[in-house]
Amino acid sequence: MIITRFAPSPTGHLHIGGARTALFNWLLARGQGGQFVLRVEDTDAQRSKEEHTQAILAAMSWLGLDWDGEPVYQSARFELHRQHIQKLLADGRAYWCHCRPEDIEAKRQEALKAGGKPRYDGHCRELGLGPAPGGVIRFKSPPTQTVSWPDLIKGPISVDSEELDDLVLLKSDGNPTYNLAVVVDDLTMGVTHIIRGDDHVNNTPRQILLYQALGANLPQFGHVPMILGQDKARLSKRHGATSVMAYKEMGYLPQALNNYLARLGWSHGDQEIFSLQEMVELFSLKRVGKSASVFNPEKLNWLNAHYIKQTSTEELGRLVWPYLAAQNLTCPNPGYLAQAMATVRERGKTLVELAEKAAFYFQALPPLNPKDALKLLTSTGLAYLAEVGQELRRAFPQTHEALDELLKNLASAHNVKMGQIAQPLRLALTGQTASPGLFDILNILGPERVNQRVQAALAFKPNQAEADRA
RNA sequence: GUCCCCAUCGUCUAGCCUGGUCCAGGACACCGGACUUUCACUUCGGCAACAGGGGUUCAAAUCCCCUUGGGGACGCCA
Repeated sequence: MIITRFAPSPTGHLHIGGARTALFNWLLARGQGGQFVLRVEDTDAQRSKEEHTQAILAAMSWLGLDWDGEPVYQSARFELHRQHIQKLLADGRAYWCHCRPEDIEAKRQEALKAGGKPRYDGHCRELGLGPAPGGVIRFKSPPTQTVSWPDLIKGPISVDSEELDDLVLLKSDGNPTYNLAVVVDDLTMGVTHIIRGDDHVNNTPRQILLYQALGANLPQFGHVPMILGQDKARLSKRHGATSVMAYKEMGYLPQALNNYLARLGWSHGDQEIFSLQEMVELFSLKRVGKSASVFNPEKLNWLNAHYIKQTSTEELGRLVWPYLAAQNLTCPNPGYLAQAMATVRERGKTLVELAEKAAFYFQALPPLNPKDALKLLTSTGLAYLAEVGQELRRAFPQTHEALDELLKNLASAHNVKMGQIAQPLRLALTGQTASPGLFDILNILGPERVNQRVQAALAFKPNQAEADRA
């Protein structure tokens, strides 16, 4: 059985790149009936925060990426890590190093200046030193050999061990380093497939050497390409929102984000739309591309719009309501909300947009857009509106055709286009010139609200407004 | 600087492994048309790419090499 893992460090929120890595691991495990485990890489006590862990778990849950068992905290396994370090020490595969950080840094700078790679020079390697305050334990890299592995995504990769220096395994504070902890944990947790970000490619040969020194079999490695911003630089805050929860707040659906993230790098022929279940069935690392990809919010919008259209009006109501409630709006009843959603569902790309477009249904009197009011509620516009209001009071249209006829009759009576009649009414009812279909609005608002809004708009004083503007 | 990786429309990608069916397909975005009382939706059509140069071959987007470009890594961070 395969075991995959997602191993975030709780030093921040779950970002887009991490979410995709998590998704790929999850898809791989679920697709093959394996396990997907979560490991919190909190070896850095300074930067790790429990609140970040909780935020990451919340984001995972929102995306629907469930993990098997309880999350494993790396910090709870330090003893295990130290045992493995002791073993390496005993086997002569590691040694104590007393070099001062400043000296090492100086040597790095020198090496860099000389055009070389800034790596540790192995000063303490053969000194046979013992424990000392401020000392660290380093891995004794084996002599020249080529380290290579068949990367599940990138294909064969090989590195000359000459390039690798003696990395620190135990820090001077007595805690293990990332590279040691990862290897020990993946090993002891039985992880079979390590799917992680591209930025770890350089760690892999070091870790392979550690596996070998520990006498362990190698897991499979796969490195997923980075996600870039529009300028092709690594995706970061300056490109806009990067955290998964920020997308939730902006009104994106988890299905949309999952679908988008999956298609960013992975493909299955020409198919664009995938449910999570479908992805589970179809996902394969072989179909993941090797090159980095640019994050494209437009396409995410398109997918989000697609999934919004797929969502029932009742469900949409539940999802959109928080945004409406935040504006202190009230809702007559759940049915009203669902009806409103039905009319805006195809007009917005995010839940936030839906809330904006549906707000007028819930406002006591939607504020008239000043520019549009000035343009439409002229003396003739108001005259038309008064007439429409009268007609509506006399016979409130029960069908789309009835409204159509009402508007048509008025238009031809005054020898104007339908828009001349319809737009002032639209403005009166919604405060805007762009809105759902008039009949739907009429039908949902009902005669009473419609009459209120028309009367309120009729009170608009074009001349006064002109004066105010001047 | 050194090492590793990558390279098809503006973007995500199919095709590349197993050369010919590709004057390169799909999607997003963009531009037109249709629909229409607004805005959308939908629909029809359009624009748009094999980074450059050498090979190999009857034939290369597909294989090889170089150049260029991009990304990543080089921590007692993860």
